[in-house]
Amino acid sequence: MHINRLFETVYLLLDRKSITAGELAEHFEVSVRTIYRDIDVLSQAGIPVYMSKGKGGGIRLLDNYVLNKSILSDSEQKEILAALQGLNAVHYPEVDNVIAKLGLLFNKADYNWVDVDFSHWGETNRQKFNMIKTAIINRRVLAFDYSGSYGESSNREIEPVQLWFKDKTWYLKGFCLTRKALRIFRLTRMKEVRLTETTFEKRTVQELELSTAGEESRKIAYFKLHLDKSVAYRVYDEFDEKYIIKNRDGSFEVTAFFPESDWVYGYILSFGSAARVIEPEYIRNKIIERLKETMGQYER
DNA sequence: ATATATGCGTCACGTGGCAA
DNA sequence: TTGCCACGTGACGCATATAT
Repeated sequence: MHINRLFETVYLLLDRKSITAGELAEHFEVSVRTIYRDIDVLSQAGIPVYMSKGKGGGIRLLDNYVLNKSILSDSEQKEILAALQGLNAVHYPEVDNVIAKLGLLFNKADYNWVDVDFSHWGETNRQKFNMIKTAIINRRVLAFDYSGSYGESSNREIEPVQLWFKDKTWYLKGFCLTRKALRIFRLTRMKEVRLTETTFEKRTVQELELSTAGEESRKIAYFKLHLDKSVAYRVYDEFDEKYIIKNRDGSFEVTAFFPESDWVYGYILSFGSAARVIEPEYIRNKIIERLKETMGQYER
């Protein structure tokens, strides 16, 4: 699987807003079947891609994604970035290339979101960012001083796992060697970052999950969804088995807990018509609002 | 060296939307 | 109603990469 093809697909979708699987197949010189498999991967990655049938149909992103290109600093752009970061999964430095392309695309709307983030930082922070990136890719232990929320400073050594962009801030997920647990660090609070010579083996997901079990201080919200059986393949991958109820007709009722953020709406919408929010009311309303906005694009 | 997994292509059949 | 277009997806086989 060429990861680059996935990113370029997103890029094309942003640029073209609708494109048939056949066209994509031709563009990448792969078969149509392969394109469908790619789209599957993208939608599983949380990118709200959907397809319409019939003449004039094709593959497209949820309209908000395209529209908000022209709106400054909108969460949709962050969602794309976050989704790409998630897909990036550390192994693919080539992603830089595509992020650059996306930056260019948004730049047409006079807003270069990738660069805006960096320009606020200045040279030292840019170096910090690059150093962390290198550490993740090359599996090198990072050492730095970290100031906690109460101003106390501590010396940390961590195995960096993933850079995270959320709520306008960069975070670093890493396995803290002193605390023996997965921790999340704000980049702005990391000082004196340096690469050590020590390398490490990537830890398994289970190991990382276990280390954080039972400690979660962030504000946690929940939602309950009714999911059609057509998305059964995602249900057990993406939700905790404890909170999945299978109905007699093959559909599901799932409850999920997540740290409060806008990300969740895009996520729910990625299920398309296969999902219905049962509760809470405010998420339900927000989804309805978003869908109405989308529909508005087809009326004049 | 052999077994297994992955990525991909081809085929076949199915679905829904739409217009003649 | 019918047929076309385009998506949906499982089955199968091949080539290459990775593990044993």
